Amino acid sequence: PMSSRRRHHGSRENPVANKCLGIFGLSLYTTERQLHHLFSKYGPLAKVQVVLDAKTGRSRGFSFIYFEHTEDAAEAKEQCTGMEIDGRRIRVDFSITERAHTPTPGIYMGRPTYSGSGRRGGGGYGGGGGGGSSGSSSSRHGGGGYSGGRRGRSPSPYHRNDRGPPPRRSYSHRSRSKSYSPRRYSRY
DNA sequence: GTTGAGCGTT
Repeated sequence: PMSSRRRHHGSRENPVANKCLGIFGLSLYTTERQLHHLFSKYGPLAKVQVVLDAKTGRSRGFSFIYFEHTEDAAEAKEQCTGMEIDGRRIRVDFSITERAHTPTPGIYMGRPTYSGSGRRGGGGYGGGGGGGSSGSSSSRHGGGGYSGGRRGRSPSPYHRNDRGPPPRRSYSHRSRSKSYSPRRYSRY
């Protein structure tokens, strides 16, 4: 008989209980703060993570919520699935993938996006060569000291434009103070 | 203010 716990990963339809909840069907305007506010009612949260799109930086419509205790996660799952946030009915389940992708340095973090049709021969890594670690720390010069920028030569496949960035030709509306999610204005 | 099915980057 089974006397020991066998760690089943569970399928998407049958996720095994764990401290991490996946929230799906979110509105793109729902913030981590909202989620934290809602889910913290069922127990202490360790982390709330809304998954953002790599390109646009906006929400992808789902998020992961880490509880401190699995039991609280279970409670929240039962209570919150089907509830409505910002007009979208959300679905709550135990996460099947417990953690995000391991941040692997040296491998570009973009999807294999192909720049439309016509880019011949190009595609892919194009001899990024350094792929591994050789190209990583080579971008430090004696100057700044901060190696965060993607300046210099990076083997990024994103060079879709050599002309350089188009000049910002306007002093006009700098990001308008568009408040944070003014839900809806009741118009009387 | 894009709609939607969706298990993930630092």
